[in-house]
Amino acid sequence: MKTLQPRAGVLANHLASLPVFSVLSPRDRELLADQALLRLYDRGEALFERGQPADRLFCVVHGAIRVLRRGPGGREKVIHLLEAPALVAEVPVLMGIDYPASADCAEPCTVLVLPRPALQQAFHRDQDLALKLLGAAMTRMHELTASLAAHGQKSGAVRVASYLLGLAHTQGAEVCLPAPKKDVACYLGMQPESFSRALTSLRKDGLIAVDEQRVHILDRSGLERLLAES
Amino acid sequence: MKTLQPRAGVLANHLASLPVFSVLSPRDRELLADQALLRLYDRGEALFERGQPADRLFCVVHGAIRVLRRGPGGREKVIHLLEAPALVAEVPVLMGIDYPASADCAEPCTVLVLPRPALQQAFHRDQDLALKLLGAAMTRMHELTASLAAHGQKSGAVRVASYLLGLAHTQGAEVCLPAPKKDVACYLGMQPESFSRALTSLRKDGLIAVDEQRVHILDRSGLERLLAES
DNA sequence: CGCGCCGTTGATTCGCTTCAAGTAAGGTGG
DNA sequence: CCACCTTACTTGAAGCGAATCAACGGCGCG
Repeated sequence: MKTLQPRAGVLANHLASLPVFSVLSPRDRELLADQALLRLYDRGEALFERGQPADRLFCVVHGAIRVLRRGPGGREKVIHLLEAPALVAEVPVLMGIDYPASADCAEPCTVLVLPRPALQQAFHRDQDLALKLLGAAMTRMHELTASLAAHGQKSGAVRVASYLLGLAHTQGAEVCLPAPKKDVACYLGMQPESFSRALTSLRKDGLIAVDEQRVHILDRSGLERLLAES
Repeated sequence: MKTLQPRAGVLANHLASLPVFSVLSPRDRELLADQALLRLYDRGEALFERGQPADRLFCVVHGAIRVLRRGPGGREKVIHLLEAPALVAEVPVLMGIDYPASADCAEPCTVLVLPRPALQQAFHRDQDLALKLLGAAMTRMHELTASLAAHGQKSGAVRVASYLLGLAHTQGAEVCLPAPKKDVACYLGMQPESFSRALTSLRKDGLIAVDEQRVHILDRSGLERLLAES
């Protein structure tokens, strides 16, 4: 992990690239950016651990983050898989509680770190910011319920299809997985081997084509038909 | 479903029984109660359906509620299992969005229904109420992440043990399931048969005793050992 | 009484995990 | 630059756990 000290304005520009902070005036953004740190993380490095006081908000400018819980026996369950640009841990920071889960980097990451006091000052300057963050938190909550509901569907291939369609909704027919396949697998609640087999199965049915981390959706309605058959 | 018209004061008393509304002054509670409805629901009746505008907050005074999503093919996934006293749908009502899931009664229920405008007036009279509701929403979110993480643990019996310990944390060693077993099973992400077998297995190991809807925790540390072995 | 729902138990099937092996790509040190 | 290691991914084979199908007893209800 390496902390950079870019010249003024660079941080503010990074902030502007996140939808949440676009509500701020350029001047407010600069005030906030003045108290931010810009960090480079290696793959696998931790942003924070579950149980620590949530005194920093992380804004991922580049890379991908795994938010996870560790169970006994080293078992990991990935709760969220986030691709830049994204916010991490806005809920606990907002509420002033401990981080409810751990987070680390699925890839090398560029991250803007905002201390909580700096955020609170920004709230004071612009009331809308808190509401905007709250909205982001609610979106996160929707994803959680959707994810939980998805785990009820049985077939692994179906969950994968559903996930790919979700990505396609944002990215179009040419989807790029936000993290290494093993992490995606864990996020979808299956072993890497099962994920691989699920992709192979979809590929053999002519529904998708796989090229490394890129997945081409060849037959969107075919995937949707899979879901409908539950 | 039947709407009652109790005499003044009864509704306010019901409100007072919910922790969230205990922050209100007695007078504010009465003002809020004046705009509330008291309803009796039969088992299986729906409070609301996913997609409807969230214009009412439900306060469960008696009974138990299933919050669920329906997938294709009539598959149901229970997201939350709530026992009175509890709030239902505070998040979407707060945010002014649609209900993100459906809800119905796992048992006959007594429910206080608060129209959104009435709540907003109450927010205006007492700022703390909104914060208190927000806190409740965050608690809900924690439960969601915990639930999602729990679905990662493999053995069904382990999930059941974990769930029972969670209940015991609130209720003590003599736990009462908040809903019929089939609903608990669905909440834990398994079939009723599997849930039954998991209980039998724990019972045969002398860890619990089961009596209808009541479960006695006989060997708490034994259950915890199960979790630790993951 | 007869019907339907809930819960339990048994037998069977299916899908996933697990174990194992092999390939390929990236990084490190000689 | 190459030998070597590690990690990611894929595929195959075997074992196990959970879903499914089926049957039965108990209970509430019309």
